[in-house]
Amino acid sequence: MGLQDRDAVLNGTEIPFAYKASYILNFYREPLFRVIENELGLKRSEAILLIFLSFRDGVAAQEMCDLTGHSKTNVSRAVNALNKNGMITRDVDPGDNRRQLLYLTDLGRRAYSAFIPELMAREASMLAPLTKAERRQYMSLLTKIAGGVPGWTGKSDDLDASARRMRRRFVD
Amino acid sequence: MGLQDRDAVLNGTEIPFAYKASYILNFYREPLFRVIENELGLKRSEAILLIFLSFRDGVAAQEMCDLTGHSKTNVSRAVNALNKNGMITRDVDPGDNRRQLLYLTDLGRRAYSAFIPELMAREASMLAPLTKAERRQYMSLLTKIAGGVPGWTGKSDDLDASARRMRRRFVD
DNA sequence: ATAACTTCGTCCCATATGCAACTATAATTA
DNA sequence: TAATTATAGTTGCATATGGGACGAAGTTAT
Repeated sequence: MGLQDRDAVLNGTEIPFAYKASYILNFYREPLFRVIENELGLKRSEAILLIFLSFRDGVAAQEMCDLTGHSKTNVSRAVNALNKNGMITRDVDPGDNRRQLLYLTDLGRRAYSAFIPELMAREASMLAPLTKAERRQYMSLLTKIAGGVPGWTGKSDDLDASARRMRRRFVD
Repeated sequence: MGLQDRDAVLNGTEIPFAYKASYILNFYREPLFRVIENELGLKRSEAILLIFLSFRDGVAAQEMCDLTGHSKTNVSRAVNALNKNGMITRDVDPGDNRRQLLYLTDLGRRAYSAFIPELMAREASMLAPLTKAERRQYMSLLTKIAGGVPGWTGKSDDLDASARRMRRRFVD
């Protein structure tokens, strides 16, 4: 597939922003997550948990769910796996015995330090077509959009309404 | 989790662009894809194939793989599922009997028309914090980055090198 | 205080997905 | 032409993931 074909495809959808962003992110993340899994034995959700704890030590699993949108099932499994192989520890929250606060161990930090430079390098490649000023712009736009996320996501009423409209359109 | 917490988390990583973009996209896509699956019985990869064909009728499965980064296994299964339930048809490419050209049926178009407005509405919500000028900027930046994708992705040599570095850092 | 309700995390089950091996066709080379 | 190599797509298998039910702990209302 030639470059102009590729461009035509990326611009053809009715959801061009989302489509293009997905396209970029797919190629950024997926191949490297597979390498991380092969080399370090870390599943995608486990690597993400390590990234999260690297700058936010001592959170509970719940926060991971809120912030990543992953299911608590999946987060729970990641926590257990990382705990078992010694990359994190967990202590019951003294203020709430249901919660378990999670902490990176030295081994966990070493695993993180092993893969993060590759993700950083890939991010740099991703941004290579942009000038310094454009990168600042891009970050500023991402920040604005991310700031709006809590307002439009996760409201199950809205999703229910979407579901109804979808069903109605299809059966008509 | 408060808004300022959320902001602190999003800005804490060593891969802030990728992390923020992932965050946004996660909350954009995942919930709606689940609704699409529940209401229309379409898996994520099937919905994506419908989107793709909506503006690119008559391609072969291979093109889907190139452009979405999905495995051919997954694409093959999506093709078979959609063919079985009558949302696409496929004809052997007269110029190459290995290839099968894929076409939306009326039913497929109806399914697409049922869910795409919801994705569009969600994209609009996502972009709501941006002014018109900022949206143009954003699209222009995405286009530049997407233009660079073929250069930094999929080179298995690069991934092999990543793997070696990762392993070395970890065992040392 | 007790009952009803909510929240945190785990487990079971069904299903989605990737990898590797395979078949069939096509392209390349001798 | 025959032999080798490459490509399109399928299938078996192992595993990753989400939904829902559950137990335990916490909260709220009466």
